[in-house]
Amino acid sequence: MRVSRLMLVTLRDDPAEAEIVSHKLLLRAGYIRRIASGIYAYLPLLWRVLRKVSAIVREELDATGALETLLPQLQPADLWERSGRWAGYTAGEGIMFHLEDRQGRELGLGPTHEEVITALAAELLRSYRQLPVNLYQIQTKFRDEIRPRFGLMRGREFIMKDAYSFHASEACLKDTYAVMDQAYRRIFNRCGLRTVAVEADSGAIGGSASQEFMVTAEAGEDLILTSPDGRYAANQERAVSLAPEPVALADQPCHDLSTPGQTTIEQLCSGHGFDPSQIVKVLLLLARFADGADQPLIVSLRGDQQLNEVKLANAVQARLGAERGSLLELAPITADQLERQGLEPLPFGSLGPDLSDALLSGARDWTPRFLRLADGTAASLERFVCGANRLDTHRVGARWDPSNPCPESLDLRAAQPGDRCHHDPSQHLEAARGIEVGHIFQLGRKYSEALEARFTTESGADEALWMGCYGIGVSRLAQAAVEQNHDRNGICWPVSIAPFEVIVVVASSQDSQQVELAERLYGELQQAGLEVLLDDRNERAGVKFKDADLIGIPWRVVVGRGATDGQVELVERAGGSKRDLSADELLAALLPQIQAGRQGLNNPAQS
RNA sequence: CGGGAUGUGGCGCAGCUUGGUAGCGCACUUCGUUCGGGACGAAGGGGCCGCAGGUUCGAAUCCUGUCAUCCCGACCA
Repeated sequence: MRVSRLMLVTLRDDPAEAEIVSHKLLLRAGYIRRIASGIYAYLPLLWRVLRKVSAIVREELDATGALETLLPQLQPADLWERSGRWAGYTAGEGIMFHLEDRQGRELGLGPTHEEVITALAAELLRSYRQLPVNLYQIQTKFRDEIRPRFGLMRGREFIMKDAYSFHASEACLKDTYAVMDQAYRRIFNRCGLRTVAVEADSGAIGGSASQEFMVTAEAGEDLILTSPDGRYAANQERAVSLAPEPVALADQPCHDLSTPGQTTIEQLCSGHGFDPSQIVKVLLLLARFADGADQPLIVSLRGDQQLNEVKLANAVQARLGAERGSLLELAPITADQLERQGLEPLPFGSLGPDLSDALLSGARDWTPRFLRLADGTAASLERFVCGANRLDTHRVGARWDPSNPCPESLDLRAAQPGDRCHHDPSQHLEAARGIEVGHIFQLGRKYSEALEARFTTESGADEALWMGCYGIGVSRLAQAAVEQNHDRNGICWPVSIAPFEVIVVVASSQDSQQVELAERLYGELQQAGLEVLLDDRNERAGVKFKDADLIGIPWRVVVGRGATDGQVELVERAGGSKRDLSADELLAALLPQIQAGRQGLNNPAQS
């Protein structure tokens, strides 16, 4: 391809719309243009990158025996109602774009494809003899994100590879899950990404085990916690750890303490010399469910600990989801809401875990009983300080006893960097930021049961299929690669996903010898099967060098002064090493490098 | 959805306080000189100043509304 024909438009200044380096570079180098918030045009250069990433994904998945398919993006609402996800995905903070057709039937624009694929499996998979199967597709997904961000990192329309496997047994599912784990590691490695695999929350997709693949980068949206020995790594949403030991509270009879205006843990501690770990704080939240009745919650946490809302949402869903439908939202209860329910104001700032259910009687739309949960750190305190449920009053020396029973205890706290690890308390968790580029799940039978995807076993029984699902954010991966592979001059694509492998730059388009030699080399390299750009523009050499660096072509051949003697310069983009060599030796020098790069063989190993 | 900021040629910005009919750099076109790290000179083309109302003799500028974009948050009482 000739640069003069490439519609290459590069920018000298950083566009105002971009915040992080990969987003700026993709815009400046002419890879993407924003059409609307979270909606981008993939320009020809980026499309080549995306096709390369897709090709690697295809090769690795095909090698595992997975089958490529293509499923509809327009999906009928009733399919989602059968799985119980329509309300959760469309109401509240739901992320599914949805619309009505001319008959008034509701449709959603696919944010993911469990429903469609499971319905298909229900029709097509009748016998254990057909199992296991693993189907995948690479296509555009639509998600009405709360806040689209950072270019392709979090778009409302993006390219995803999603795969779904079906099994006759859980053991078989685990086998495929392990195979996909390995395939994913190869895919990311071949794409030149340094990734770390972490334990993850399975979120709205559901299911049991799940693992995320994180590209480590400062701009990452996720916090990941790892142990120094590398044996533990988890997304903070999911991470578990040992909390610090609490400071013991002196043995004393339970008594009230006047705490005027002291509504925060900090004020309480500085006012009376308590340690935050001696306090039980009480959070009042409201869980909105699909069935319309809102459920008030009382969550007790040790004062020095933070709530992990994902863990709480999972716990609430597990306890009430069966009868109440999907959990739509979890938010703190406000004084306004109490008033609208016709309830008396509560003494916020002095709440205790034994806050009476009687306070909810007469609520208009709320379940008139609290769901009470406690984090293990609060539940295990012998004596503690807590609110007395009267304004400006706390209780000191409170205990869990029949008059103040300890709620159901579970892990609800957010693990923090510096916490001790479960597997080895001498290890302390370290924090890093990550961009989630892949996620694999063992779904179990959640969807197959909801959508009645059943098969006949060897013994003739009728059972629901076991399922797994596996995603890769293809367009996000491309940007993550830039985030990890760039320098001050621009992008440094790994050869395996670069839009072109080599660029031939004519230093002076006025010099007919240079032009002639460059044209010859352009032809030869193409003949040898390389993906070559020829910068034939009538620009000064400096402009061409700057652009070549910016768009990040891994190898550059400069045809310049030495052309008279048949000499050219070969430059590696990453690292910038240069060597002069004869034009006749060029192909022999370049070909092995690029062939190795294509396979990702030069890429460093990953954890 | 809450908070903050910004909308002026393709891109980056100034002008707005103190109203008088739009400017700079880059990019683009032509010509000349240059030609190995974003050249120089000359001459050009391109703007409903986000949109809609209002105030005024007169609005990019003041007022009201609205739309869009970006950032932070969605959280401990």
